[in-house]
Amino acid sequence: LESVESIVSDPKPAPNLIRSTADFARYVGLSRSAVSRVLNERPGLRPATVELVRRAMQETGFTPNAHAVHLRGKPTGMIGVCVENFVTPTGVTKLSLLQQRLRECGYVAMIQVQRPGASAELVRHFLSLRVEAIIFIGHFNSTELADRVADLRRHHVPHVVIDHSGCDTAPTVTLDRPAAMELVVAHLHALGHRRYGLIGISGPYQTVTDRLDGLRAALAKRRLDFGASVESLDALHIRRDHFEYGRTLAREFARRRPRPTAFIAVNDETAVGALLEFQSLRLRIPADLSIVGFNNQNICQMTRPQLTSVDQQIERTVALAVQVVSGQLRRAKPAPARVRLIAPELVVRDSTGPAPRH
Amino acid sequence: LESVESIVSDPKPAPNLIRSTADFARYVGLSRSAVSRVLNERPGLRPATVELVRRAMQETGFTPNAHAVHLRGKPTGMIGVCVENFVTPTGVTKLSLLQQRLRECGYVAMIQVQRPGASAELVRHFLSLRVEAIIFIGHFNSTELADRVADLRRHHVPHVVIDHSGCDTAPTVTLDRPAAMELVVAHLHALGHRRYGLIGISGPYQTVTDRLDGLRAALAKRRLDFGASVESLDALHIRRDHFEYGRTLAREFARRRPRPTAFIAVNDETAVGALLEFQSLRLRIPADLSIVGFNNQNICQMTRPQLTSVDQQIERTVALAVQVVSGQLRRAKPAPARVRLIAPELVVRDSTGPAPRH
DNA sequence: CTGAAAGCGCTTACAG
DNA sequence: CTGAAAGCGCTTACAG
Repeated sequence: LESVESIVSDPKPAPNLIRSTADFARYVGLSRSAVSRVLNERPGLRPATVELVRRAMQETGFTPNAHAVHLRGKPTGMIGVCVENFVTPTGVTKLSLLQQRLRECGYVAMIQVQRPGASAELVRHFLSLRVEAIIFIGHFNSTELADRVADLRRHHVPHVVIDHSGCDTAPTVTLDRPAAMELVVAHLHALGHRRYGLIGISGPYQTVTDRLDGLRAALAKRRLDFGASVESLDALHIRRDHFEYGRTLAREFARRRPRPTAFIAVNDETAVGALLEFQSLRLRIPADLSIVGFNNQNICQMTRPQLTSVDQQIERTVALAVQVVSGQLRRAKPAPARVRLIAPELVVRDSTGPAPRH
Repeated sequence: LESVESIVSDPKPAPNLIRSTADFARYVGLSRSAVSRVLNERPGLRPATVELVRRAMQETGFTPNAHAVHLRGKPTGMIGVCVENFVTPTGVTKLSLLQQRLRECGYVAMIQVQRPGASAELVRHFLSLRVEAIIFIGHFNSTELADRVADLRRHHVPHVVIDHSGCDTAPTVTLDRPAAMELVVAHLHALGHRRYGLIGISGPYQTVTDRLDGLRAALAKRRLDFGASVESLDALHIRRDHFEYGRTLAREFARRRPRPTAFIAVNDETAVGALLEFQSLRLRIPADLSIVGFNNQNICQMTRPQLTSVDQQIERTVALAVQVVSGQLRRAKPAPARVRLIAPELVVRDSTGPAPRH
């Protein structure tokens, strides 16, 4: 009897050796067709059969090969997320929210952090995996990003850019940075400040350009000359540590005569660095000078006084970006290269106060 | 002539309609075999042919369908990274480094942030994509993680856990938290501190258990009784905002008589919150009390005094985890369920000083 | 329900 | 170099 058993063809495989629906079908004693119909929830099977297969799936942990399924034509449900300059609190919050929102829409976000300049390679990888859309998030070189957007447009792959990088050929969702500067200037101007120092708002980034444009407009609106009322001491555009950079600039600003009475920082880390350095130089905040941060991160509450800062409205940004992409997916046509602006909010705390008398 | 052209079968397709090597081969005027050989760098083709194909790849942006390639048998080169409790500065640093190191080894890290309890679903997704290994990073429920590890062991999929979560069936790389507590106690004890307050070191987490064990051992070594020398006021184990939680606990501790002279915090955010709250209650640091943080993040330098903190040695942790996984991949056998400990480092700054005289 | 067949896009070994 | 064939793991439509 034993030898008869051993020559039976196609024996029931061990649960851990199940590699395909064929193996699995043999394991449960059904045909591949029957198994496939359970997997894909097709009608016309007895409930008992469905139950049998379901239980065997549990037992064996068998998962149908996604590559075969997708090759057959099923959409991958994957959305590539292409990230640069990732390791910032706001960046992380955006990514986390993005993945959550996409999951709610039934998509799997495949996050890939790329090193600068490697976007072509990464997009090719995503395309070879036949992702259904690609989302760019972070700060990219604008011509490089434009090239990638052209690639995707050519292949009819939906895409959206979160955070404006100066690439105007892509559907984009970004904070309205000029509006942010208008909010900041409105607040500081109302407090009597007329001389503004910029802390770290420099460099070849679209976000910087947008802010400077906004600042210029906000000052013009109040009949202030940009050159006469704004001072920026930036020497280095690339900084390893925003916090230390803020301290360095504050040290320099502290020596200037006349010194600006209000400082506008590129982000909260830089603002906190500057604030602490000013304080250790015996300058009082906000009595001697005011400081405004950017991003409204947790650290705004960690200083004394707490930091006034601009909130990016990340939730709304991410929600809109997902809406733009899912719209393209539904309509199966690319979105126009439109920039959708998110209105910022100024969160006023204690680091800003009335300008000191001379 | 025109009508003759139009009835020619298999015309050269438009560049943007190339979906397969068949389309692409027609586009370049070669056979699928020839194209495939260029794609896979097989010998036996004229340099001119290779060049022709390469250029056409550039022109058209054609990417071979990864699903077909993998179905055929090519390893996916993908490593699934399963993340929980993602949005912390150290978590992000680890992820970023991890992706970088894996890329250097020729692997693509697919990061997926999961909501608690959803690991089964996520691991199934990774398995269906036939990832070559799975890395768990963050704080997981230990029985849930043990279930996942069992799944992977059954399927012979290499895996490693970064950060000990109390699952002792997996190869694990984790900070030596007891050693961290020994460092902290050694430092504080040498400064004369004998009464210790715990700030946020509580809750059903393995990391907490490890630290309390280490604390107990470090005190015993110095003939101090845990119950008599340690005070912990934690009411809430789940906190939305570590910073605010630190402030709350500091407010309570400030009222205690006798009050501990040294405080050990669960992380830097909590420590900074406590430090600022103590200061706003007119307690001097380190003259009246000392505080030690955990993680050695940037914010340790943002307070005055700067915060003494334990450094996790993230680079070494990640490098070792990658080494463990790539070893399994090379040897094609699972690693033993061994816990590899990374030695922490105490970074002494100004928030710790001699214990006050009574 | 089963079983045989076709086909998704690729690679490879083989004959020419 | 080409061309035909086989096969990876799946789904689906079809005949029984």
